[in-house]
Amino acid sequence: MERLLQSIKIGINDKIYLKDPESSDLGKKILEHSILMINEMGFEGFTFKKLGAEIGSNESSIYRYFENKHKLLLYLTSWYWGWLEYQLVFATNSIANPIEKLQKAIEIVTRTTAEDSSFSHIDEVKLNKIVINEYSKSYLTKEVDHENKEGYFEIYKRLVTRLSEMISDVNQKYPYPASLASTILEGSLHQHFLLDHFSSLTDCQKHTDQADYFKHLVLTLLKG
Amino acid sequence: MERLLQSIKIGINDKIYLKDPESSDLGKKILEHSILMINEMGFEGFTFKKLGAEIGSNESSIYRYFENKHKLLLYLTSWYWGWLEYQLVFATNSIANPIEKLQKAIEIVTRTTAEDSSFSHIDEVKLNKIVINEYSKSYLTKEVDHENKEGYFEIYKRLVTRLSEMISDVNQKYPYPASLASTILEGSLHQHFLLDHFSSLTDCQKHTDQADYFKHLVLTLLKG
DNA sequence: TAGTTTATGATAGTATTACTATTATTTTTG
DNA sequence: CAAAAATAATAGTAATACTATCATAAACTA
Repeated sequence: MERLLQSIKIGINDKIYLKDPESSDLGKKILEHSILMINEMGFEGFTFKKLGAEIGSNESSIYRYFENKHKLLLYLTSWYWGWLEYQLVFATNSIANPIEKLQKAIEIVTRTTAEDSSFSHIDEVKLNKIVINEYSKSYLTKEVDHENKEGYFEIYKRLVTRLSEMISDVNQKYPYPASLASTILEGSLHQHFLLDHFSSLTDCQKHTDQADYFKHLVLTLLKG
Repeated sequence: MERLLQSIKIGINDKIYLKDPESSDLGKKILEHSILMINEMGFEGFTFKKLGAEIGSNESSIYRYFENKHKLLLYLTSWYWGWLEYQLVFATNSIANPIEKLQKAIEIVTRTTAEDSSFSHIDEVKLNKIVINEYSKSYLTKEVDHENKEGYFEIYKRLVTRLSEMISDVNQKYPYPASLASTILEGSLHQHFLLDHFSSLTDCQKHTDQADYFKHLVLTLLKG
């Protein structure tokens, strides 16, 4: 897996950035340290000025890569969804049985991210936490329709569609495959958040219980 | 219903505000116009200065009611959940059959809000839109654990608990009543958002289809 | 190798935000 | 009518989210 991923670049809509951060050392530093810092201080507390100070670089240099921190968040979350999509496709591709395939898919998209050193400058574990805590903020804006037209959410939408198709492959007659797919993806992020901060609102005692909750939910629904 | 609600005040944790906005004309104006303005310009674009200008009052006067706009958002969303809880209890109280009761509950919590003139200065329809677009931002913060301890999310948690109990009343053996309840509440907000901005990710063609999606989901799950 | 893009850094400046503090004026109430 | 309470007016601060300009260093090119 590692070798394979090393030669792969996650394709992100080039309107999200001004200059490709994967194309230079400074760009990679921006990605690496923004992930660490957003994790530590939250997206609201994070600024380009602080990031500049952290990486010994200038605020104005960072602005040459990203128009603003919102675009950077779009970049990071798109990267995450692209990475997850890759994991999903890789792990389910060889499974012929639709039920097994869907089960595997649910395991992949609901699990918390474990160590993965394939991309040296990107900490996927921390990026996963950013997605849990900040992803909603990337689309809960007044600009969402415009940004959606520009294609900034394409990767996420593709992931929902993939999951939706796997659902339909198990039961053609189930009338809400897309809603269910989006409920799983978004619901999983939410359940992870609840476990960390509102544990009385979830029955999952640990993050790994989630897959069971969603697998039980989906399989019961599609069986009936 | 109107008469009844007119004599009722939604009890909100008094640490959320500095001075009770329901206790004065200015306070009510703050609530009324903040709802209109947050709806129009989004929470990020909204400021106390703009609100002051709009209601012909001074920024500093608004700060005497709320420490900051985050607290105001907590107030508004708490009010909404309290209001919804009231609707829920009122509408399901007399239903003896647990399945019918749960169905009614799902209808209440997943529907979009219609006109309700009981509280003259609060536009529940617009407040419902604010909850859909901004609620996540009230808890996706670095202060969430502290604010949770202070009880700022009590009403929402109580609502999840109520729904969770109704689920258990239908099927004692279902192992994830709390997770399912939170999935319904949060999932419903998300589905409303999707219908407005990412319609390809949901199968609901109109907001009223939602109740069917969630009722089908829950009843199938609890039957099995 | 000199010349020229290109990338990055340094500095300065702006409008706005999110407040706090102080004082003045109105309004309410006893 | 006086005192207290509420609101308004004004000023000020540190930080944010940028933009613009100019300087310098590194890289590629004729």
